Amino acid sequence: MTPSVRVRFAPSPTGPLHIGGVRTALFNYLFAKQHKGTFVLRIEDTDQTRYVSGAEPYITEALNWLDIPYDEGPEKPGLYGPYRQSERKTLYNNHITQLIDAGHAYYAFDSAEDLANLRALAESQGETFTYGVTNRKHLNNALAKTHEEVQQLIAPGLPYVVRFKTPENRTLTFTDLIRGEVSIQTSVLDDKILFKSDGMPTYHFANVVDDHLMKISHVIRGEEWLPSLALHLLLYESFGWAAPEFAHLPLILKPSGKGKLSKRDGDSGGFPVFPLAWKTPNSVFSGYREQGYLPEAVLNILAFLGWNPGTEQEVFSKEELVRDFDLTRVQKSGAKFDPEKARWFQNHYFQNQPKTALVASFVDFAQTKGVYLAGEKVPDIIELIQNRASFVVDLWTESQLFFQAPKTFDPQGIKKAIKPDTVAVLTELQNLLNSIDDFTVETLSDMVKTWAKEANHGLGSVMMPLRLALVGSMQGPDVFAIMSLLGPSETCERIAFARAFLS
RNA sequence: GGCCCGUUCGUCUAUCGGUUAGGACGCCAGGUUUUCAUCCUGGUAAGGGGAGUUCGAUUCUCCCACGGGCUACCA
Repeated sequence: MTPSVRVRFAPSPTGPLHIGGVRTALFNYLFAKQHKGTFVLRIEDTDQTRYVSGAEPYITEALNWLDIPYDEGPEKPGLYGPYRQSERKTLYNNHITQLIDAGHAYYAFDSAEDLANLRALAESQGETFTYGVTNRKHLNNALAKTHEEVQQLIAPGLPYVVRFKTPENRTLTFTDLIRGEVSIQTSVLDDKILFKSDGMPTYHFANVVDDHLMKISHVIRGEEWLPSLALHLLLYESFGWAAPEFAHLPLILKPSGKGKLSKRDGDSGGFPVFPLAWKTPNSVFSGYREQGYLPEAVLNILAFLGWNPGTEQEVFSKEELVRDFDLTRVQKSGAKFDPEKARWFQNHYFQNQPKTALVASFVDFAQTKGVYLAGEKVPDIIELIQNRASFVVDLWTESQLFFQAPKTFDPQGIKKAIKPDTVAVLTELQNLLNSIDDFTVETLSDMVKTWAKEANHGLGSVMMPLRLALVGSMQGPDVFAIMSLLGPSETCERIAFARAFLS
């Protein structure tokens, strides 16, 4: 029997999750569901100095909005809790003792200042200071002291850290599900700190202990962790544990310029970096949700950042993603985020919403503007402007012409549409409209076109001024549809205003 | 600096030794819409450089260049 698939998403609550993190969560989720496995959320809050309150609720809310539900986590206890590392201290204490007793880790007493000095000294000589196999016996640690000396330092409660004792001269070769074989020499590794002087484990230690204890079968995480995979593997080996499978995801890069997309990029690129808006005392970062993106669209955008099915299908529902996602088809190199393509996905999903959903979200949006709409015309308006919009806010903008008569006229439009005889034409046209009872698109179209032909007016000399009169600019949906929705009196009022304005 | 990973159109990517190197976004042109947008059709545009291996390399190997990551008592 093959062991069941258990994966985890392990963010650190140091601020809002950015879309790279969300993608990691998504890929973990897809992999888990595809294998009928379990998706675990674990909060890695071992760094007390960087802890940001509100970050954990942000993470769960973001996953909730995108419909990436986890099976076990802080708010969904399972068999392997607790799911916050800060609540698992005893576990780490027991395990670090085990490692020290077995000789795989050792106490070290160098202060942060000592280390800074050593680093500065090495740098001044053009070298890099590494706390490791070549010099550890000469530094301030248990390897350079007797058992009694060590006990004397620990007993009074002097601060110390615990470091990993990197094995010498070995070549580690491991297989990454995405990258294939990777190898590294242990001689270039340093003796990483496993336990900090504040009594908390570092990422490396807590991560390995928790992944083992939580029976994680596949570790799917960002590429930034690839360099420390050697350490993690050595840790598993030191404990005598079987290591899980690993897959390191390519990074998401800035759309332009260099480097990975970072939280600090904020809105500088003209697109959100975060799923949900995030407010700090000094600033506010926009989120996909607040910008009006549909969660389904964001999911699709994220899925295609570094993955593709190998077919020409690009639009994928969550169910299709669960079915077709394939870790081995994930790209090896980083992907620049493309805001244009993101908007294209959004437009696609927006256009494919049911009409009733569009109307409902439009009415809700109007309420946020203090406008309460109940008219039976709203569905007709939405119908008319739907394909001109990618976001609810576009619907709002495009619909304004129905709620407010133009007060001014676009100069470009005037230049293009207004001729010396325009006022006279509009007057005739208004007389014609006054005679029409049936204000439907068909009737209006027939009557106006017939009249223009008979009166020998070019259609352009009628339609363009009419559009300008009704809308105020040379944009918008079909003029006859606008008149029909506006109704006879509003239509004529607008024409009258334009005539007065022009003469 | 050291170590690790990567490198196909501007961008995301397909190709698992032999293809007119395909698709999508963007952009350009044409058509529909007497507007703008949508929509439809077409077009533009790519294997970083150099050595090998091979009858044949985008594909395999090596070197270089470039890009990215890591190099904290942060994750």
